Amino acid sequence: MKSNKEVTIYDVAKALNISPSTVSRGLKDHPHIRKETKKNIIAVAKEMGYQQNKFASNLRQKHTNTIGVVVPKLNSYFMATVIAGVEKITSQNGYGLIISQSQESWKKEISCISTLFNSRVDGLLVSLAFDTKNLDHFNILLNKDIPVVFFDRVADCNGCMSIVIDNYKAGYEATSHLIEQGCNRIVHIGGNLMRNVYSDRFRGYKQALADNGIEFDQHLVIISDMNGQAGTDAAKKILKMVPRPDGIFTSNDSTAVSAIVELERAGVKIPDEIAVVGFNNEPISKVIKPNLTTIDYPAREIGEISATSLINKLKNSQSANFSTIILKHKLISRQSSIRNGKNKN
Amino acid sequence: MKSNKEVTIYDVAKALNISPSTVSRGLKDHPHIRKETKKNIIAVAKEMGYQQNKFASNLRQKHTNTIGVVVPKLNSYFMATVIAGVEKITSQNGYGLIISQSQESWKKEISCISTLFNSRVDGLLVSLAFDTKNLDHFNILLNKDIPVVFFDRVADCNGCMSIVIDNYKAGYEATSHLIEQGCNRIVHIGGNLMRNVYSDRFRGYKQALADNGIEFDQHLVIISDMNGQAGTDAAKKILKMVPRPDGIFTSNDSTAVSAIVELERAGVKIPDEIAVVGFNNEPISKVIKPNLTTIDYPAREIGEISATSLINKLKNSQSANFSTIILKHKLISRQSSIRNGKNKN
DNA sequence: GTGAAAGCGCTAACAA
DNA sequence: TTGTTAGCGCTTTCAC
Repeated sequence: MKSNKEVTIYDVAKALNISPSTVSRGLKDHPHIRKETKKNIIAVAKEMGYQQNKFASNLRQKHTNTIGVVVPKLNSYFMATVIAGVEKITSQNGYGLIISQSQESWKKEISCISTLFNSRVDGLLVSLAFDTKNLDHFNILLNKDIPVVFFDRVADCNGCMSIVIDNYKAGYEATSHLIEQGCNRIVHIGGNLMRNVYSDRFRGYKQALADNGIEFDQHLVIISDMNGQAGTDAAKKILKMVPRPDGIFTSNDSTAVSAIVELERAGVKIPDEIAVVGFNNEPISKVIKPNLTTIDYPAREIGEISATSLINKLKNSQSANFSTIILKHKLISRQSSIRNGKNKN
Repeated sequence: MKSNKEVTIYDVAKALNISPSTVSRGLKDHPHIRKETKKNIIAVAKEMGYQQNKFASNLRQKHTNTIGVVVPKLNSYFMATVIAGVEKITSQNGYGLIISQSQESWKKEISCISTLFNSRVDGLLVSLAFDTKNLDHFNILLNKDIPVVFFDRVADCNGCMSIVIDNYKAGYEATSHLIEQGCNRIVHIGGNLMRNVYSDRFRGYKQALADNGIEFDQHLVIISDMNGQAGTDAAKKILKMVPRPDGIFTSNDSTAVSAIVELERAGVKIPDEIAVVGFNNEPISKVIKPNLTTIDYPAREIGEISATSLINKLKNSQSANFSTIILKHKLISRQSSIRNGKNKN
């Protein structure tokens, strides 16, 4: 029962003995149209199996109802959850989604942006790659007034919006928590300091040390690419440090987990000898023994709010021209950092 | 520096004093065109900032270079990894991706398919929802010769392709492994038996029991929706069973993990009292203590091969008209099932 | 090897 | 409230 012939508004118009433009209007709640004609049009269109041709419509209207998404990696729980939130909102609002991965590479990010631009996305949702050094590649978009919303890994950029948490405060809280538990040689494992998420957490870490009279020691800072292997490597470094550190604040859960695994393999007791705090509150944090203290990052909300903001901007380019939305995070204390005996306030 | 005026092939043509059709040809390696004219065209087009308008092109050519993806949920490691594989291949081949989630619901799946159909995707990649009861909603696609590739949760469907692993064999191996470890009251936790993945694994489980002279006991089969809570619930049921089971084969890692957590909370020793085998080899399986024995599922390959198959079909509708590709899986033995003392072969 | 011209299906300005 | 008409930018057939 193949029917390769497309039904167009002309066919519907002919069947009803009216004009194509009336059909077009009837199909989309145009104000100047009689209720009955509209009802007829919709009925007949449905009966004939009419399906609107978006290209023609797009070609006329110069927009695509499509939103582009560029993320560093798709296969992390955090990112997948963000995307799930985005997808929910966009699909509710009739937008399609084109998703692409920069694979943490600036170069690939540039090409993603360019591809999406060429696909004429109406707007863009972006979390920056690990090593992106400038934002020049966004100019093609901005020059054409295509709105860009950054989330998580954001950047200052004229006319863009950002959705984040207060990473500085989160870093401060995580570190303070370790200090409260009696730690005073706290290692920080972080990522590229050009990314706000890492630099802000690092700043929070330093400030918390300072506020508690602990001297900052650059040797205790390990900058890496924050994948699982990085946690293992960091643990190995830590094992060699003299005197041995007694706390770790790391910028994601997977490094925390792989560090714990490696440390325990070497016979280190967590949290008594080394207390550990991660970041993101991924499911894995509730599985590892001891359960991981971490910062709860509202991934789904980030996705939903980013998408909502972008769509608002698209629907009403005047509206909602904020620059940044900061969502709430929360320190989740679990066994990896709670020392019963020591210095507990 | 806003330039809202689009550069078209007409502008390029005018600048070069040639016709638009020649420009169109020059821009895409048309055979009948002089090398030099082509070079000129490309140079000038670039200089003028020409960007092809895909709608116009699509409108003419009747295809979109877009592939639709429908998955039950995005935020699982497995699915995110599949999508990562898909995205790699599609972007290499110049296809965009529209991703949508059925949220494990048949109803939502129907609406996803319809939305994607309306967006005129060239082809579709689908993993079925938990409770999808028939494939009627795919007819609109099939009637228009829009190819559909199923992966993971597949279904028999005329003219569709499927990418899977041998779930029957995997279930057989997992169960046999437990039997080798001395288990003979093995619980199976599975999902909706209308989904191939769950029914095949279940068949494998039963066959392995039969081949080892163990009587099948329906009471040891727990059918659930396979989320984390399901593992906890299953563990609670298991704790009440008399005599107590000594092995669990469950169809995913998250139920395995939550079951282990619950069992250990009740003081059950894993693997000595109850040995556990999961499915998927998610990262969490290497973190939980004891490490989880599981079936390695080549998620990224599934994604890559699904996408490649679809694109081949799209490029050459004659070619590669296989019905099923079966990828290799592998049993990964870890501590959650290895009993040193007992019956070890 | 290049050009002219028609038309993909839709929308919107304008006319009625 | 409805109809007429002129494109949106591209591809492609046909003619040269």
